[in-house]
Amino acid sequence: MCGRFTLRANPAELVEIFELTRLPEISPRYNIAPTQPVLVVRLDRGFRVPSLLRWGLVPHWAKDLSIGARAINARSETVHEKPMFRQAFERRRCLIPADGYYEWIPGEEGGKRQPLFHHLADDRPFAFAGLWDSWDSLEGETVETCTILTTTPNDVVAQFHDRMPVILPEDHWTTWLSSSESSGADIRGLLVPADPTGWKITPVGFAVNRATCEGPVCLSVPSNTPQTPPGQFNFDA
DNA sequence: CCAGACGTTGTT
DNA sequence: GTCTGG
DNA sequence: CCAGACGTTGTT
DNA sequence: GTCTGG
Repeated sequence: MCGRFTLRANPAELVEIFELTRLPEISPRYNIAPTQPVLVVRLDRGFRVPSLLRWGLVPHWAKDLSIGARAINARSETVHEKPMFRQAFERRRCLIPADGYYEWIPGEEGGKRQPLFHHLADDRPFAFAGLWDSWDSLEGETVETCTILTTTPNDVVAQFHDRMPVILPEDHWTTWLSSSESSGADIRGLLVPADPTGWKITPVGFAVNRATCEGPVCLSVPSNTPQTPPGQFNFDA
């Protein structure tokens, strides 16, 4: 799963890391939520072009946008055969830059679920494996949308969750974006759990729960509320 | 044939 | 409980 | 993902 | 659009 994430990096840094054709028009984000605009990287005539797409894939045949709210993730195990994702998987793959993501675990004593922040120790941006589609309303408005692929967790994430987003290593970005007639198996082979090396997992406060909450406060841990000792969740794999 | 679904995660 | 909105 | 609504008629 | 269920 992956229902919230961060992208705090500045546009120039993203141009360098993802080899973009131009600066993406974004501000630092600490709480990117479903239905909001998401930065995606797509291949256009051989160039990596940044765009902002609505999060939650809406297939071209949908009657309205509402189906997208339940299509923020796509299972990598079945994405090649599901009617909703198959064509996008074959022809409309993208990278979704991020530099952290949130997952929730059951709270103690039946309390509220506890958000955990997953990120690289140096906070370097990484890339989710994504798909996109284009939808036209009856009024003729075109809306481009995207989804993030999920897979089984690696050994570290498995302590907390049954699923994790597909995070592509940099040397697979070009293959994922390519529209060449590479066999589906080649592409599917990229959809594996990320190596946990270099990742950290930290509990954060409940501010992030509110989709409209934005800014560094989303990563803060209220000192007045006792939290589970952070050490229990810190991994330097 | 037509009608209806088409998706994911976790369920405190 | 289930759906919609962000 | 979580938060918040979830309904109708008629109008302060 | 495409697939499944009846």
